[in-house]
Formats: sequence, C-alpha cells, structure tokens
Amino acid sequence: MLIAAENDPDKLSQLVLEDGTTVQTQAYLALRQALMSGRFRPGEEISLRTTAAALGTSVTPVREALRRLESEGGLVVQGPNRVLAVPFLSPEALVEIRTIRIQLEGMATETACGRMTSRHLRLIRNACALMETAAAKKDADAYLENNWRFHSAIYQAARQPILLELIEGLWVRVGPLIRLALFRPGHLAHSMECHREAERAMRDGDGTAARRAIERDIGDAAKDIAQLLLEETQESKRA
Amino acid sequence: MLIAAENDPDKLSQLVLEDGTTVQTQAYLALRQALMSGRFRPGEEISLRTTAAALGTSVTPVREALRRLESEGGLVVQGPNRVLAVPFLSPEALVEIRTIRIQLEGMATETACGRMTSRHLRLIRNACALMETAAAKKDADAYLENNWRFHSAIYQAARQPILLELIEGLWVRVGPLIRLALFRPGHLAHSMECHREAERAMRDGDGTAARRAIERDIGDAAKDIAQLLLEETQESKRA
DNA sequence: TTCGTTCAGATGTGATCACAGATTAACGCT
DNA sequence: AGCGTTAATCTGTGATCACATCTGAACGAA
Repeated sequence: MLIAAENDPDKLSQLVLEDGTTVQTQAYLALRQALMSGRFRPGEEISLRTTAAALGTSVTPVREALRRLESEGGLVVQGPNRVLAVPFLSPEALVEIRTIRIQLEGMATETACGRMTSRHLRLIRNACALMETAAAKKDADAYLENNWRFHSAIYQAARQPILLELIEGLWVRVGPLIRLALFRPGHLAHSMECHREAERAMRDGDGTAARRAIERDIGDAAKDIAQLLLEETQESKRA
Repeated sequence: MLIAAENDPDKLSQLVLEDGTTVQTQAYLALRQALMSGRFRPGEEISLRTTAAALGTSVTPVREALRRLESEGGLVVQGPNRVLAVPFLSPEALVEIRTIRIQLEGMATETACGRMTSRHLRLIRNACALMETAAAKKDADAYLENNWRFHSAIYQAARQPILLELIEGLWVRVGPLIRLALFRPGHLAHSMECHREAERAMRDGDGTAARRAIERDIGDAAKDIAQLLLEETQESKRA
C-alpha cells in the first residue's frame, strides 16, 4: 500500500544498531535516519523504555539519543508528562523551513555540481532510478528512503560537512511530513520530474539549472504539504 | 585585561542554573551560552564529573547537556578516552561556516529590518553602546557578551525561531574563536564600525544596507581568524 | 640521566534504582 | 446509566554504582 502509516509498535525493532561506536550514538543515528526518511508520522509518541527494550539496551543510551533528537527539533516534549513525540509543524514553521532549505540546499547543489565525480553521479542516478521503480510499485517506504538517498548524495558531493549536517537537521524535521505529501495527487509525478531534471543538469555540469530544479522540488513539495495541513485543520474543525 | 583566557577551573562555577525546567536543560543552556559568548577557549577540556560537581548535580544531567553540545558541533570527543573538548576549527570548516553564516545571518538581518519594533531597536542600540564602552575599557568578557547580545537581538527581531536556532548553532562553533580574533590589531575598531553601520541602517529601515554591514562584519572577522589560525600553525611548526 | 614499568587516579559508558508526576482503567456510589 | 474516586501502571528524571579504558606520575633498573 501507498502511505504505510500504521502505528506499528515493532517499527522500532526494524532499527538495527550498526557501527562499532557507542550504543548511544548508534541509537541516535538509527532514529535520526528513520526520521529523515519519513518512517515516523507526526504525533507519534516515542517512549524511553519501549525503544530501549526494542533496541535491547537500558534507558540511559536511548535517553541521550532522544535528547539529541529533541535538541535539533526532530522530537518535542509533549504535555506535563514530558512524553517525547514527533512534532506537528505549524504553517509558519513550514514556510520558514522551506525558505532555509531553498537557501542551503540550493547552495549545496550548486557547489556540488562543480565538484561532482563519476562516483557521486552514479550514486545519484542509482537513487533516482530506484525512486522511479518504487513510485511505479507504489512502495512508499522505498520511495522515501531513496528520495533521501538521492538528495543526500547530491549534498555529499559538495563536500561541506557542516552544511550537510545543517541540511540533515532540517530533513529530520520535514521527514515525517514528506510521507504525508505523497497523499497529494500528482505530487509524485511532479517531484520525479524535478529529480530527473536535476540529475540531467548535474550530468551536464549545469550548476544553475540543477539548483533551480532542486529549489523547485523543495518549493512545490512545501506547497503540497501546506495544502495538506490546511485540509487537516479544516477536518479537525469539522469534527 | 584584554583576552582573559586563563584556564580557570572556577569558570564553571560562574555558570548559574536559572530556569524552572529540568536540570539537564539548565546545564545545557548555561554551557551553550558560555560557548556562544566565547567564555571557553579552543582545546579546553570539559570533564563530566568536574562540571557536575561545579553545578552541584550528578553526572547524568551534565552528560546529556554535553552530549547535545557535541551533537551540534560545539564540543568534540577527543582521543581514545572520549574526553570532551572545545574543538579547534580547521581552515576548511572556518570558510564553510563563514559562507553559511553570511547566507543565514544576512537573510535574518534583512527580514528583521522589515519587522523591527522600537523595543527591538532599543535592545540593539543598547547592546551596541555596551559593546563600545567594553571596548574602551578593554573588557573582553563584557565585549563578547554584548557582541552576541547585539547580533542575537537583530536575529530575534526576524521572528524566525528555526533560523535563529541554526544561527545559534553556528555561534556555538565560532564563539571560542571570536575571542581569539580580538588579538588581531584593528579588529575591534573595524568590527565596531560594522556594528554602528548596521545599527544605523536598521534605524533607517534600510534592509539591504543592514545586510551588507552584517555580512562585512562576518567576512572580515573570518579573515582575522583565518590569519590567526595560520600564524598559530606556523608557531606550532616552529616549536 | 634515561628509559621502561607499574600503579593510582582519572576519564566516559551503561545499567539499575528510587522518585515524582501523569495517565488510565476499574470500581463503587449516587 | 453517569460520575467521582482510587489504585495500578505508565511516563521521564536524576543519582549511584560497576566497569573498561586511558592517562600520568612515581619508581626503579640500566
């Protein structure tokens, strides 16, 4: 199904701790990746003990991981009980993030074009192709995963680690909303058009065109999400 | 004295826990503020138990606070013992931060100009005046404190909370270096000139001029710091 | 003196416990 | 049936402990 958004309690057990670093960092990276690629929905609550159990650790490392996520806005404390949850974005926050993303990701795309290697280009084309097949199969998870891979590959080519971190921080915030945007009819087709155009421009080494394509992708997706937030508000008002 | 940079162990006891929030958040905010206003030097090590003792708490809250700081790049883990320390910035990181700062702080300054109230303007003028007297008295701590206050007041007038967070995240990284920049002869005078110009432009409501002034402030300070890093490298090579 | 060894104290990390507070569900009363 | 109360269970928070590791200084042999 498109939009697999059931509140699956085992979703956390899909998180695998990978590296040889500290448990805390592994938990952080796993959760962060899950947020960026839209595996969580806005409003979803995340419990310390539950995720600790799912990850097979004590609460201490998870606590620090979740705290870091909260620190960068990927989670918010909810209510007087201080429960951590994936935030709903206000319309104001949405346009703010859109503006910043256009600046930062535009900047990254343009400088990436000047430093692109064949390896980077291959990664980008690959992610683009995988996104297309996922879209054809209506596999939302795979689509979102590769959507992030696609953008990430571009920004990594810019070789500006701090800029990349900032961009990732913004994706942590918008990740959960991007999944919702897939609801909008025509969103997928339009977004893929931007992606193909960006990929073509980067293959030609046309930085300005690539930047324009990415900026269009961001701007139009923001429009879709804003429309969605609006409808949701009306719906909750009607109820 | 100008440049009060002795490795004062009681410097931590100057940190006061303020709000009624959690201990962990209070510790985070206090340390973050200290970093942004340059109260720490690059290379300075920060121990869990020491700061916990200075703050009168156990290690648990400070650990999370320091972890958050590390997460946003304000601290780095050093060596195989994972000691936390204030990072030295590489020249590449420095130019990267400069570029991003010019974009983000320029953006914030310009939109701030359009939304400026008399209250904001008063705060800005006040910080500017305090900076001047601190410069005259050669009080580095007061100067740095009000330098941050000045910039912060501008960006707060933009009323874009996420943008403000991002900018603060960058200041956490450059804060320790700004103190070092005061070494450079002529830096203070030139920086103050930019500040006065920005303040004048904002009083006149000239967003473009204000943006230019702030951008010049950032760019020229980065030059001073880069020069300093260069000299330091030569010095360590000679030793 | 100089180099190598050793040992005491430091570091961060993760687990466990105790606690205050907020839910939530059940129960009994009206 | 409806409503208020209570009790069990959940939430995050902070403190403490045990542990592995690293650092640094003291000591002793060459």
